[in-house]
Amino acid sequence: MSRETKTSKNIELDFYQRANVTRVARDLLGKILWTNFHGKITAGVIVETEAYCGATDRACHAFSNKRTPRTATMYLPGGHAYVYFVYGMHHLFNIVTNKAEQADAVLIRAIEPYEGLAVMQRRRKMQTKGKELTGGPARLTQALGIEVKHDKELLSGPRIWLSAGDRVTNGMIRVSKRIGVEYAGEDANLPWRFYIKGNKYVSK
DNA sequence: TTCCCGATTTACT
DNA sequence: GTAAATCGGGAAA
Repeated sequence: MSRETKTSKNIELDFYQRANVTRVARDLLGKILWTNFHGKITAGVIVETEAYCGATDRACHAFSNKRTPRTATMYLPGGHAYVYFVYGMHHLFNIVTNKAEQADAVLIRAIEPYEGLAVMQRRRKMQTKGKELTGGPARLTQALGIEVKHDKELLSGPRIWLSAGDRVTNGMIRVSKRIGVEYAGEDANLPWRFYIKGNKYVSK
């Protein structure tokens, strides 16, 4: 695949609007996530994701179709950003999936730096190229400059978008239960976390 | 209006 | 390995 194809071709919204959120979470591995804020371009290859399924998933903010000002974003059509603030200091970036009114989303948990390393290091206030830079949901969000003010943005650019990246085969993928959702009872054990085997940026 | 706690990270002991 | 940091969302009162 050419660099042109990897970097310039936006992923179509119907990719996100498929009904199976775990399928989208798996297919997001290897895609390149880009931001362009104030002319500063940064990007990373997605290497870890988690699926959240609003209707039936106790770990999801929109479990049982709960509607609040915050969760309203998840009811938008697939392809919107869902960004929320947690632990009093962290912004987490998710991609809304499925059709409107189906409150599913994929949490992006880790990226491998692809472009704009110096900008990401400045935002993170560290010089490392290691996993501390972008390995972790709050870390990559900060490195890319994404904040709650970007909640509800459509992921077709010009500020946030995704492109194809390299193909990821099933043999490169591992699956596990999700991180940090012990409050969800049995749903905490669902195998809805996907990551690229052996990648050093994977959060755990 | 009060109160609990979180889809985490970082700094310590 | 453990605990502090830090504050808004949302349920309960």
